[in-house]
Amino acid sequence: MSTAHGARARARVEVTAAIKDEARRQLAAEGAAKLSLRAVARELGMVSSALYRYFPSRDDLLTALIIDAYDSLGESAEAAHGAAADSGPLQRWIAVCEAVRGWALAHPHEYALIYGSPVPGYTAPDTTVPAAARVGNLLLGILRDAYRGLGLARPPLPAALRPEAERMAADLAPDLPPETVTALVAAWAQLYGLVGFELFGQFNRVVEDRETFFRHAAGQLAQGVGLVYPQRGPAS
Amino acid sequence: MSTAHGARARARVEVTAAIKDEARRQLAAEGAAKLSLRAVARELGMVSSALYRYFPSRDDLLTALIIDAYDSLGESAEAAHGAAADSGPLQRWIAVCEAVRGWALAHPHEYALIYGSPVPGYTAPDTTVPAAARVGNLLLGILRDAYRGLGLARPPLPAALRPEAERMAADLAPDLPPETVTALVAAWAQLYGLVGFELFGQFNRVVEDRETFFRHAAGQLAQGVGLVYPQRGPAS
DNA sequence: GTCTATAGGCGGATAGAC
DNA sequence: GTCTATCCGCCTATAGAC
Repeated sequence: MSTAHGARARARVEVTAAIKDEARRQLAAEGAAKLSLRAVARELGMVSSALYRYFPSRDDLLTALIIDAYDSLGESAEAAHGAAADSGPLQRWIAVCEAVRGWALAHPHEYALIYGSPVPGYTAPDTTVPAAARVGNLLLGILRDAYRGLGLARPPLPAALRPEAERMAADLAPDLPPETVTALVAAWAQLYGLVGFELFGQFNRVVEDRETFFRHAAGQLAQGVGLVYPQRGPAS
Repeated sequence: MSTAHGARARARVEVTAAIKDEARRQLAAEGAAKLSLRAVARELGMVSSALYRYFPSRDDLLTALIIDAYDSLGESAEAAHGAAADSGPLQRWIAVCEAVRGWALAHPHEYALIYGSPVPGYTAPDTTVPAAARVGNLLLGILRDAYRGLGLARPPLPAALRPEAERMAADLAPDLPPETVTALVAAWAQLYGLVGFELFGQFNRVVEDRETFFRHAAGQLAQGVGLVYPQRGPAS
């Protein structure tokens, strides 16, 4: 009985994976907005109604693809971070940034799915949040280590921003100074601006040696969050 | 004869505008990928084949919308810049950044059209390039003024980036130092990263007072291009 | 879980009359 | 420039047999 269940479960997992793989292929060809259960089924030699046993609707398939994409990106970034575990915070920061870029270049359509324009008529459920947070948490961890170690240069904080900065810090990382948390959120968005511009063609005719350019920009981002000239932080 | 032609031309312009307006409305509802000549015609009380007298294909309509969007954004940014013409470069830089954000918030779907994920199966023709360059040119102009006036702080340039930086400067602004041009390109991409994250929901549950946050981030970008602590540049 | 069949839509693009 | 008619394709989703 457990064997039969195991076999059935295995088959189900395999078919589910095949559906998602084919859906990812079609994402590349047609885009998320036109992702079609029917086309996936056709390509898999199934009939469309059969897919509804695996995904109750098109949107559920989309959600699965989004979570997979966030997780795949998160794993890449975590692996790169792990490989640089013995280096300093700046090196680890740059490693993570480059992992994000590398993953995006390798999976442009999945990148577009999670960081491009929202799919009209679709709103991601909250189940996507943990996967979506992985890269941000990684960057946060680097700053935390640096802060507890050598300390961080603190970007200046104008009075107008202080309340919001304190709110963000309380929400995201109560153990870090608000200056740092605010700078991180900005750097995080800016990182994806750089990646998106390269990926979506805005750098065509503008930046040629993109790898070198990006590496430098990632270093500038690190400077923005106080990683570049580490000094003993006043509060550490 | 010229009257008749004038009337016909006027009618043509009006119908063309009505088509684009309705198409923009549908952009908001369905997204660029699903923009459909048929649906536009239906809504306008026309028959689909009639639209082909105005736009030879769906892609041509899309191109027109893209150019309009770039121009609309460019005009907003130029107007904001003009209104701040008497202020210093930093104030003008921030005014332009805020105009970009403001336009994006007011026209989210057009923003997605030009800075979001590319529309699958569509590649923008070169005719979009001049309109697309307007904001970048504006920022370039601010830096040029600052450079010729008080000078610019020059962000440091590592040796590895120098060749590419010099190539970019030669292409985009031979009268500016490569350090500045490189920093501008990065800041330009980062600006759109900030705007995109706010617009596409990545700041949900993260940043609350987005206006204040953005203003501060725009100031940080200005610092990145050397606008914040202006000093007499060595080469000026 | 997979199939057939069906309902009830949607799309781009063209030909040819008026 | 607009119309009708047409070609040929596509989609989500469900019902009910096996």
